[in-house]
Amino acid sequence: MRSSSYHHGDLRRALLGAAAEALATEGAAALTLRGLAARVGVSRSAPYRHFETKEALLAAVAAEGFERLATAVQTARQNVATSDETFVALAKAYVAFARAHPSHYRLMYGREALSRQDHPALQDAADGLYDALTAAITEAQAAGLVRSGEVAPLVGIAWALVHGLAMLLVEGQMEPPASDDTLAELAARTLLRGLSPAD
Amino acid sequence: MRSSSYHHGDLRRALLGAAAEALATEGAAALTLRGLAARVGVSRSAPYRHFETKEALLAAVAAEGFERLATAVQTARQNVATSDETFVALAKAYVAFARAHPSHYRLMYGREALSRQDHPALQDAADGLYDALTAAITEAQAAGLVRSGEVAPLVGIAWALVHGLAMLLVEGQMEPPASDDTLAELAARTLLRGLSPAD
DNA sequence: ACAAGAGTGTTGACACAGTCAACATACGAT
DNA sequence: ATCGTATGTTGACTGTGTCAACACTCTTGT
Repeated sequence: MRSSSYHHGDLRRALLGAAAEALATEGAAALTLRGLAARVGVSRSAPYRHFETKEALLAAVAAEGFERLATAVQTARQNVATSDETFVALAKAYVAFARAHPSHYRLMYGREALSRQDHPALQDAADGLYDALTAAITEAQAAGLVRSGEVAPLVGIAWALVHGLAMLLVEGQMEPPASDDTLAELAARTLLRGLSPAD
Repeated sequence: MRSSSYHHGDLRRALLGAAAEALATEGAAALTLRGLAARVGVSRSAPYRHFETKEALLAAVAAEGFERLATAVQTARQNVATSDETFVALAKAYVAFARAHPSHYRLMYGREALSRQDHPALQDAADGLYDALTAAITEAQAAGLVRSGEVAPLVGIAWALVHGLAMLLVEGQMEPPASDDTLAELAARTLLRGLSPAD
């Protein structure tokens, strides 16, 4: 075995990619560090040059997920004309992401071990998403669609609804409706109505 | 009770109890079958006489959790006079349960491996909870608090909101408010308003 | 150009966990 | 009292995360 294969070009990225793929195809339970290494064509303890521990690898994968979800949400937010549809589009995008990447979404929210304190990068990525949601609510307030007042609790409720929906669908706890985002849309409209200014 | 130390009186129950306790004190990650066995004073493979596998044990623990949560919800539902407060009380009870038993709640909803298909008992217990929620919505419809129509989607939304709230709080993704159930109450009222009949 | 030295990858080894098989012991019905 | 069955025990195997010691390669200061 000659020189060129000793050093893998970008093992870190390769590992993250393999992890994401394994997550998508086989689920988190089947994701093993040794398996990833083999898949990438590297020995079992090579990953330790790039990640402190398995948890750290998973945290990095989760962080990537948060970034992508934040992007999806931002995109949805900007591609809508009327401001009340923003809400609906956002909810749809959120739920759609979760349903498209169930194991990934589960990983992002489901691991107690992935406490954000231990993984600052994860924390940052999650904050990015939160900020996007906050911006959407603030905007809705400005448009007079949502009652004014402290945003944090309102964001909390909106996030909870959409996250809960995503979770229940992802975990298979709830029958998915025929059309994928029917429920997300209904949820968004219900929420909007519940949050509308009193008159 | 039993004088001979060879046979443990009711190992099955003892294991379930130890598991619940370990879950509460050390979290799911630290829960090991061998550890449980030791804790109960029994050899490492004794649990296999009562549970097919570790997953089966966890499923049983989760099922117990669903039963207790369903009971808590039912109790909350019946202890309230006016019908519109039922909703609020229910949400509070739900979220309170999750916050009181974080690891347990996580186990109930967070494990993909615990697919209900594989564990009929789990499925039944979860259905019990779902039925309780459905009953609450139906009742609210009868009282004219919630618009009439198919219940399933409405239940879905209500469940999603309350579950999402519980999850975010449990996972530490969201700052808990000063008063514990402030958010739950706000969520319930918002939802109620969003679901109220058009006029 | 060249010799450190840092960076990256490899093999060997260990502890621990889930699980099965073979064996031991108690309980309950005949 | 006996025999079968339920329950518990020990031994062994596999797979996994992780560390330590060693090997290769790329970069960099002189």
